[in-house]
Amino acid sequence: MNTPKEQADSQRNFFQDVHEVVRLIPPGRVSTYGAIAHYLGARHGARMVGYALIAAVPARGLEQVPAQRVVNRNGLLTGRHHFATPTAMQETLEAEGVRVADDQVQDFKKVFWDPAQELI
DNA sequence: CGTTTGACGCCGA
DNA sequence: ATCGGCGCCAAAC
Repeated sequence: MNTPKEQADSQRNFFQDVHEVVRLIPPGRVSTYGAIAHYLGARHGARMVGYALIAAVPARGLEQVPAQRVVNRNGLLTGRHHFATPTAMQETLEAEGVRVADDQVQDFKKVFWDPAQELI
């Protein structure tokens, strides 16, 4: 299982895995890169999670993967600039019931959704 | 092939 | 509590 193809597949699987986890995030809830990375095994830096999301969001308004529900550990909308519009992330979150102020999720502790804890 | 950056997180001062 | 630096992995130049 050391074939180059398998390694490449493993990496690709990681991206797909991130998409799946993010897609499982219920509306009105938000998760963090670190939580997802940890859920996947913490083997990948939290950065890779965000990196995977870039590939997940074609930046064309496709909401297949609610990447807006994924924020950093501080509950800050760090990736808002990657959306179709800088406010799309906040707008979407507020539309789902998540209060956002100053690019920061309010009651982040309440809306926080941990896959390793909630998803089991 | 080597260097740099990136949707982050944690540790130390 | 706040600020800075280092680390992880991969892709892009």
